[in-house]
Amino acid sequence: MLSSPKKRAARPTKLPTKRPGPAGGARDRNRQATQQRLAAAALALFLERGTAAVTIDEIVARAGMAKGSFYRYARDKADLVAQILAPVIAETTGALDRCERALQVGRQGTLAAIYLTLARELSVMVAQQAACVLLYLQEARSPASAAPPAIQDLADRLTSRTIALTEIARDHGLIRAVDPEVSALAVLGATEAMLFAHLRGLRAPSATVPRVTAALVDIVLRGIGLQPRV
Amino acid sequence: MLSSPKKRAARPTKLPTKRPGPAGGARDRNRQATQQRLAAAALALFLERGTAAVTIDEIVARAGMAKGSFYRYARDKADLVAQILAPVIAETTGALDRCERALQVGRQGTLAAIYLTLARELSVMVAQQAACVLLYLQEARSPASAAPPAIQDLADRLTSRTIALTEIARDHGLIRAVDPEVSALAVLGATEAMLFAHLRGLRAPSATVPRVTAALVDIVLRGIGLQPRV
DNA sequence: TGAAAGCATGACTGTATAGTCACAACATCC
DNA sequence: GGATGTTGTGACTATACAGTCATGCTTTCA
Repeated sequence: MLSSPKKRAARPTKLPTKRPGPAGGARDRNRQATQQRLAAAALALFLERGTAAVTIDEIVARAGMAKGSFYRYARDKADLVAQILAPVIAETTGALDRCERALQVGRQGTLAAIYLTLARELSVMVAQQAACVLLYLQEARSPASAAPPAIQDLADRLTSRTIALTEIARDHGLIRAVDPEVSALAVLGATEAMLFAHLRGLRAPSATVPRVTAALVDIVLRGIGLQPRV
Repeated sequence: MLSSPKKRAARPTKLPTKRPGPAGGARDRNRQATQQRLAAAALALFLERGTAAVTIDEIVARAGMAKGSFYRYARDKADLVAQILAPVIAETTGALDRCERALQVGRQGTLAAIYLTLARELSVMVAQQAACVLLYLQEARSPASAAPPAIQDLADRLTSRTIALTEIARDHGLIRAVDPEVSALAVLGATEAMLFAHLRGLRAPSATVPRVTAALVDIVLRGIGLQPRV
C-alpha cells in the first residue's frame, strides 16, 4: 500500500490491463471463460439484430452476468466488436502480408501459385471464423460514424490491399491490363456477395460449397484473366 | 366543439390519409414542400450516420420543423425510409417487370438487346436516384430486424429476380450453363461493389464513369459469357 | 489462514429519445 | 368573413439506456 498512493489516477477510461500473477490459475481461467461468454453472447446478438440495435443490457443478460462486469472486459460496445473481430483482422492482414512478401521474391513462374495460396489461406480463415466474417460483411458498408471503427478498418484495408495485389498481378501479366481498381472491386464484390449469401443462408446457391467455389473461381478467372475475347 | 363528441375513435395508428379538397391549392403545395424537406433532411442524415443512429429529433431539427409535425407525415422512422425508397423500388420493379415481359415474347435474336435495355434503364435510375441507391446499398446487408422492411424487401426482390433473369438467359443459351444463382450473385455483387465505391466516393476507380462501366461490363461478359475457355 | 487485491454484482443516476396532446395558426368552402 | 377541419407546435410523459459505484465474494500468496 505504501508504494502506491494513487493507483487510479493514471487510468482515465482504461480496462484493468494488469492480470494477476498466476498464468494458468483459476483466476486466469475464469477470466478467459467470462471473456468467451461475453463475446459469444454479443456476437450472436449482433448477427441477429445488428451492432447498433443491441444494448449492453441485452448482452450481459444473454451472457448471464451483471452489467458492471461488462465494463471489466470492454470499454464499450465498439471495443467489444473490435475484440471479436481481432482474430479475423489479424489473420487477414497476415495472409495479405505473406502474399505481398512472397510476390516480391517470387519468380515469374511461381507467381500464380502465390495468389492461390492467399485464396486458400483466406478460405480456411473464413471457414473457421464464419460468424465473425458474417458480422464484418453485414456491417462493412455502414457510414464511418455508425459502424465500429474496427469494421471500417478491416474494410478499408481489405479493399486497398486487394487493389494493390491486383495491380501487381496485372504488372506481371497474370491478368488482363485493365484498371486494377475495377477488377479488384469486381472480384471482391462478387466474392463477398457469394460469401454473404452462403453465411446468411439466404438465397445461397443450392449446390455444394466446393462446386460453388469452383464456379465462382471460373467466372472470376474468365472475367479478369488473360484470354483474348473472341 | 359540441358537434364532435368522439371523432378520433377510428384512427388507431394512422396517418391523416385524407387530403383536403384543393388539388393544387396552397395546402397541397405546403404539404408537398414539407414532405420534401422532411425526406431530404432524413436522407442526408441517414447517409451520414446510418438509419439506426439517426433520431427523430435530429431529423426534424435539420428539416426545421417541430417534432409533432413528423408524425403527420410518417408513422415512424422505418415508414419514412419506405417513403424515401419508394421511387427506387417502383422503378426497379418496373424495369424488371418490363424485362421479363419482353423476354416472354421476344425472339431468339432480340433477347440480348432486352437485357441491355434493362441495364440501361437501371443505370438511368441509379444516376437520378443516386442518394437513395446509396442508402439502399449501405443498409442492404443489415439483419432483418435491424434494417427498415422497405430495404429488406428491395434486397430480396432484386436478388431473386436477378437469379430468375440469369436462369432465363442461360436457358436461351445467352450465357454459359452454370448455376444461375452463382452467376447472378457474382454479377450483382460486382456491380453493387463498384456502384457503392463510386457513390460513397471511397476508393472509387479514378477513371471516368463510362470507362469504368465499360470495363466492368467487359469483365462480367467474359466471366459469364459463352466463350469457351482456352 | 489471513491479508491484499482483483473480480462480480445490481441498484442507481443522469440523460436521451419515441411518441402524445392540447392548443394555436392556417387554408378551405360556403 | 365565419364555420370547419387540417396542419404546425413544442412542452410533456414514460421509458430505455450507458455508465458508475459501494458492497460483498473469490483468488492469490505469504
